[in-house]
Amino acid sequence: MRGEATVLHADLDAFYASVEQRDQPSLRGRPVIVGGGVVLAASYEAKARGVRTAMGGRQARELCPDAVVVRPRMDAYSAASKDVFAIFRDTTPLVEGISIDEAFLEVGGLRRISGTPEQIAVRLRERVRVEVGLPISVGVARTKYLAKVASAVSKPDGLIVVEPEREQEFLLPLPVERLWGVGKVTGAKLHGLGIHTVGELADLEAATAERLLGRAAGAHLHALARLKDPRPVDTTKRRGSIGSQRALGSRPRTHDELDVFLTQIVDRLGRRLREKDRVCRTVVLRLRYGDFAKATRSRSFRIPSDRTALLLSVARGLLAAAMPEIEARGITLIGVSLTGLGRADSVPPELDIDWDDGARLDSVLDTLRDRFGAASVARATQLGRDPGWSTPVLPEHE
DNA sequence: TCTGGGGTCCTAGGACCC
DNA sequence: TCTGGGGTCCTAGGACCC
Repeated sequence: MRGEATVLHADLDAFYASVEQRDQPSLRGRPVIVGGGVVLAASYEAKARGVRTAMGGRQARELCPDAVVVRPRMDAYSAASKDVFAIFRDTTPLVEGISIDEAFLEVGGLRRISGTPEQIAVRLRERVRVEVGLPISVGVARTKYLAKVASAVSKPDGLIVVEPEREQEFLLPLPVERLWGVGKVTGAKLHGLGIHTVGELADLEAATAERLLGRAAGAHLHALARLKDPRPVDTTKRRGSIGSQRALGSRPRTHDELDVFLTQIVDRLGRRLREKDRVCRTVVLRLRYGDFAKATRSRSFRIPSDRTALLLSVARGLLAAAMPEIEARGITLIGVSLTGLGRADSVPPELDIDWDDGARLDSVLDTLRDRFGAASVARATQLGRDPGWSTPVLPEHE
């Protein structure tokens, strides 16, 4: 049951800012902020002055007037990420990527070839520093979650190994905010009950935690606090959704303006989908109104697709339906997420309809009826309760 | 604090089916 | 006429993470 500490959590430090300092030596040792309107990343020199990720740019500059503010270079970050992940995979085949700058690595079973987990972690950090030029922190523990907490506690540029017999001693005194999944809202709820440390959460009954925080979140967080985390390193995870969005400022926007943004966003997403050989089942329109309240509008189809024309047509239908609300409340952000992603080769080729320019859904449906029969098409598309489907499949102005 | 852009997972109600 | 229980899918919203 106890097992050994063989899970590594490797997490690049202040990733975007570190890449900037690496590529521009004059920035080294100085406070660096990546992103203007909002802080995307802050170097440790900036963090020391109170600058935090997601903070408004103005506030950040007030806290740290001598900070160098640089525009994000996403290409450079994703290239650096690829280099680091290549070292991860060279370390062990069992890598689970979490985001652009962090991953879990299972290194049990490598003892004979590569040494103890601690030795492997030391070498991994050294390689990332020398070969990619970036600082990276690593936590080593028996479970993923503990390894993640350990790497966070070790930052910056640190290494912590939590041996199984020291787990409680390590975890229980930490603030509940260290739990992966405790943010502002959950933290405030727990504080309201006088719970400030992981140990105090662990002392609750599981049922109490579930009542307070919801069934899934309560059970999950309570289990983590009691050091239960059975999830193995999972190398098979794939993205479940992709999205793109655009902040708009506060001035009023016409339907035509919004349509241009929507077209650009969906075009980009369709391209990404096809590059990755994926298809999607649901189009989600994301809106943020003038008062910054958020809303989503979505529509699903039975047959997954990667066709920009179809995705755009659906997105346009959603936007049209939302226009009255947008006109009444103003709009400050528009975005689209494509969810329910699957593999493109999971769609039978005979269902992969080629949508001609100017085709209307009616005519495409006629084609489908010819091929599959009216009854099955009516069933598949649930036309009877879906009058919204009469929108054009392709934009007129293309 | 006048607020980015990319994601994950969960909840909850209603439609629909058996 | 009164009304079940279980399951899936769709839609909308929300918390959280990097």
